[in-house]
Amino acid sequence: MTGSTDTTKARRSDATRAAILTAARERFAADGYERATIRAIAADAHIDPSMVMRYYGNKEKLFAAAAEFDLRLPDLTGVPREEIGSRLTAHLVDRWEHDDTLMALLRAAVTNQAAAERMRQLFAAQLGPVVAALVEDRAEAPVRAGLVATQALGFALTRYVLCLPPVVALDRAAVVAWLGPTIQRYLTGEQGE
Amino acid sequence: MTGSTDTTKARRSDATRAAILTAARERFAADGYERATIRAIAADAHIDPSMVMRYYGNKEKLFAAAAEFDLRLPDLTGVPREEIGSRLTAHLVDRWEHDDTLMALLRAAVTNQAAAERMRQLFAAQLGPVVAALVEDRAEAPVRAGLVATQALGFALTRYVLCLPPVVALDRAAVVAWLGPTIQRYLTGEQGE
DNA sequence: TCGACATGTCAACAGGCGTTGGCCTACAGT
DNA sequence: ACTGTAGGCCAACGCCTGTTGACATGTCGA
Repeated sequence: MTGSTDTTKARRSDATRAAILTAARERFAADGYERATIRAIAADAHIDPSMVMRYYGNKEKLFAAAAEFDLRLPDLTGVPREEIGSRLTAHLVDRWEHDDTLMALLRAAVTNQAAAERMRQLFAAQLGPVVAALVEDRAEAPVRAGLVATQALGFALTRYVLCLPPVVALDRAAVVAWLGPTIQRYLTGEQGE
Repeated sequence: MTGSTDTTKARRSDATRAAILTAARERFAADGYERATIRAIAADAHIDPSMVMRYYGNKEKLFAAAAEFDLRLPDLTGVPREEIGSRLTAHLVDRWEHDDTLMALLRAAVTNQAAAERMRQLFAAQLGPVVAALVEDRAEAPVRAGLVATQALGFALTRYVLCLPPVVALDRAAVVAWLGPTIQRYLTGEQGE
């Protein structure tokens, strides 16, 4: 370290670190964990592969840094009860479309244990509490959150990864109109309709 | 070829071919396309890696052979209209639990283009017609089939691949009770509930 | 009995991977 | 102006991969 307590000062290497992280997210998102190579990431960031190692230690740690993610879920407790399904759906779609990170996480989680664990933590730590705040019976919260994950991730999988044509063709409004009620039921409805 | 028109005669190597295919399915299902190595598959089948090449040409063709899959969807046109959601859900869950092939296809499709294309064809060729037979407006069939895929694959992803604890914990009846109505709405319901 | 062909083993190849250590360069503190 | 150090490049390592070709064995028809 240069200073004693100065952790805020920008170092010259910060730009490189950021470039690596951006490139890493793109590659992990596009190729998955094993096919995204350190060499390719370094090339995208216009630096040497050894720099990646210097700044992030190894590939696993690089992924951990690149997969840091905040769903930024809104507080839904004040929203009219019948709207929370569509509101949550719309938010998730937006979040998915404008950030590579979730894609990287999803693609990697399918073949990488650490990434899968990260995904579990993400839903437990971020979606879980939001759902718990909406649900009457607290014991039901994890199941309901899990069901929401089921539909949300399934949509992302079929639209962005598998690219099933009819799912890709849906516009934002149609997505919310179709998926919103499903999410709504998982949050506030009952089994067997 | 040994005979001229004799394609039914069992060759000595058929057992080996089958062993390779079984091992390949298990490895692809457990590890995904790139992490499932020819060497590991050959070891599981108790043969030399070069045999895999001789019988299946290359890894890509081996996967194509291993990922041959029939959803065996039942004819739902005779089923009471309000039951088709749960019937289809139950069938899909059963199919998923008792055959590695779908798992191999899913895990591989996330990082492998050819596998993704196979998955698209599977849904277009097998789920598509079944949905088309149930739907009133034929033009809506692809979208509805896509939505079903969304929920079906999302469930498989979260339960078998990501292993989200609350989703793993659901028993068969709970799965059908929760997902059945969703599938039902995608098949026969309307947008926005 | 003999030879052709199917079945299977072994060793090696070329290339890509994550990762390492040494070397050069340029800037900051004194 | 000098020097320590951070930032960056290069070459190489050991390993694993898909794939290949030469060689051994066994089986069956002529």
